[in-house]
Amino acid sequence: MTLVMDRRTSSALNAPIHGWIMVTVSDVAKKAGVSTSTVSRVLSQRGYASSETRDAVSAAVRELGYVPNAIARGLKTQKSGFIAFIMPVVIDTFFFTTLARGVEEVANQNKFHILLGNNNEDQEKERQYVELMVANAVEGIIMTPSADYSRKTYKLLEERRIPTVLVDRTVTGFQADRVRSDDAGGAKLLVDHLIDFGHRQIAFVNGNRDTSVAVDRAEGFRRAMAAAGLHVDDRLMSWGPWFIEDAERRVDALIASGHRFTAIVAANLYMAIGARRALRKARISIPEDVSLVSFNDHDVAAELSPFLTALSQPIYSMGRIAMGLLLDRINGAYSGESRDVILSPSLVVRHSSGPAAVQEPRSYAGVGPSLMS
Amino acid sequence: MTLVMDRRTSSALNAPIHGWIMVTVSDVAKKAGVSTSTVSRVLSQRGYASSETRDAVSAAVRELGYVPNAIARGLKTQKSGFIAFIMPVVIDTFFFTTLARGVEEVANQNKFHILLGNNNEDQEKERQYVELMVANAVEGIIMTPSADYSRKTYKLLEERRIPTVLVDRTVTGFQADRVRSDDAGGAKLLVDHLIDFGHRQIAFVNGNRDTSVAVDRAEGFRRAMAAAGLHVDDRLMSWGPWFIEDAERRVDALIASGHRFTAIVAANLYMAIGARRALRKARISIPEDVSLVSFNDHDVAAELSPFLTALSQPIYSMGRIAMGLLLDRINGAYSGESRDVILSPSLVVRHSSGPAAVQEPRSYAGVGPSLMS
DNA sequence: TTGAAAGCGCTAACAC
DNA sequence: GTGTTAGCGCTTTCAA
Repeated sequence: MTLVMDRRTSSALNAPIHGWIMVTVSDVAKKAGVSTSTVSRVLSQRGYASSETRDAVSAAVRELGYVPNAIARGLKTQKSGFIAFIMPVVIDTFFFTTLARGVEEVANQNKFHILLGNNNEDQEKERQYVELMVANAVEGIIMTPSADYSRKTYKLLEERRIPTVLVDRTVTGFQADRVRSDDAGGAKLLVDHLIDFGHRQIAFVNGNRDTSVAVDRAEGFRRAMAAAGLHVDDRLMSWGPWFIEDAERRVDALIASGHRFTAIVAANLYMAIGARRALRKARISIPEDVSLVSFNDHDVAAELSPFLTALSQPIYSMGRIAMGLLLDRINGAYSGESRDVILSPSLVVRHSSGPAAVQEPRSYAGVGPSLMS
Repeated sequence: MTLVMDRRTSSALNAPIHGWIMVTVSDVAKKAGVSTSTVSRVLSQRGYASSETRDAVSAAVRELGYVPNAIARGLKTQKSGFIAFIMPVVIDTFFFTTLARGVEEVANQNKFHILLGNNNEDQEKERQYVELMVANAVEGIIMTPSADYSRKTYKLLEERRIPTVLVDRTVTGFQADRVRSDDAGGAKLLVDHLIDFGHRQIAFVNGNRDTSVAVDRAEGFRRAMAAAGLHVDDRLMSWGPWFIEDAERRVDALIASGHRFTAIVAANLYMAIGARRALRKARISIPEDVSLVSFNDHDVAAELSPFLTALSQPIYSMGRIAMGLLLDRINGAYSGESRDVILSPSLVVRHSSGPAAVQEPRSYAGVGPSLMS
């Protein structure tokens, strides 16, 4: 003989701290005078149910204020409805917000929910996050990897066969759909623009060497220079973190080094800010003394106060497309080999770039930040 | 007699589409030659376990590549580890990104995960979202409500006793912790700044009338004008959506109306952009003809190209504080009455504001957008 | 057209 | 120290 414990009883025992007593299918079933399976059938609009039963169940649901527990449902159906969106938030806030908007919108239209994560450009945190997302049974992941390695992270994803879409940055050797913009082509646009203005000594304040974007941009930079018959001076090219301070420090150093340059290409908005700070400290004016152009545009900022010549990427579309590719995988609409969607950026010329000084480019050696206020 | 079904068998039957076969505690237990509860005890670091057992379990976990299923755990423990962050994304992207960063950081440090949602300033969508989050068993919610009513949404939250923190905007009659900035005080800062410059006819392009922020700002605006002995011309005050286009349209109308004004206060960055567009179409220059100041600052934009005089809010802190208040509630550290944290904004004066024209303010009637290119 | 019963993966009494 | 067992809330055969 089995003692059928009143659910109410046990429920009261495990009641959450805050005192809310959960309403379950059983409660609805009892109230409507039917079985739990009937309730389930009515709620999911699947299977048979007479219109009377249907009404009775609906009434019970309304009266009891029943809200189905998606977690429990997920446990049974093995579908969580979650999609992870992992980004390296720090770089270009604007870029990732816009991306997130695109991702969220499409996800939402398809009844998926976004679990947000950010890896802070930190591989260890990234690995933890992916593991967490796997633990939370996400059905797919959209991410901008912190760097081009971190095998462990990707191994887990591959083993688990979790559909993954890489945005902006890629990872060599990891099979996954990717959405990015034409970084090499973008670099060429920026460099050609500067060359047209007569610039010959162009500095490139690039991002982290182990991100695919930075490598692609360097490649595009080199090719554009070569195409114009210009020599690439490696001392004018620097690699490093995508942050304001790091870029500032590197431009400080560049100025202090005395190497000649008449223009700077920054790898993102933050780095453009860093470059601008360094130039200002050294009393070098933009664009009279040095032109400054940047990857990534910021439409809001630009509209208020047009200044920076920048490369505009279709970020919102990137988000939407990424989510689209992922959904294809999740619902089995596509299962072929990895797709690589590359979108074209466009150049927006504003006031931070102009003709190179006609005379011999001035050398800034000795006009380092230490001399400034 | 009970037939104990091999878990493998059923597992293979319900295997997810993508072919990954789940590894469960039972598998680990079998491999380690212990019981599932022992595995559970080892994994959660709770309860007793000899170091040998511990090692055996760890080894099995590693070999099998076991990742605990947080969903199943949540079902049992009644704790999902999820916190919903619902925002009206459209307005001031920058504002919400920064907020999200603060929220996410603190959540993450406390082992909570963020479920992202945005209501698009739409009450119906908001209600759906809250219901969805309730269904997903979130342990708390941080949200910027779309408007000051939508009772149904808040009723659900109250019934379920789900700890909620309101950020930026509040809802009258809904008991919840809130974090916001001193909007009335902020309005006063902006208006006083303009009055100091000799402005007397100040227009206010305000946000939606049924958001608490807009109401508070209007109040602050009124008080500041009154304190300076100035008359508030209601025709210079407009209410409406927080978007670029709406603000632009309202400033178009203001210009066309012929009412005199020498300065505009915009309720957010987007609206400042709209105002700027309208002014430009009418060939009215900033700040020579009309000064333009705004709520909310955008540090990135501002640093690249300093232009807009704006009110800077400690957004990141707001996010961190909101999450902190929520955690107090969730873990029971605080259960008193609703707290209301109000942070002070500060004024950043840049180039979009200046002295009011000495002569009789010019009237712009007839210089509407239709006459412009 | 409906209900009984099993079980998703995990944890926590409680017994040993 | 460790194992047995019940059950979190839901869905889904399968039998009636």
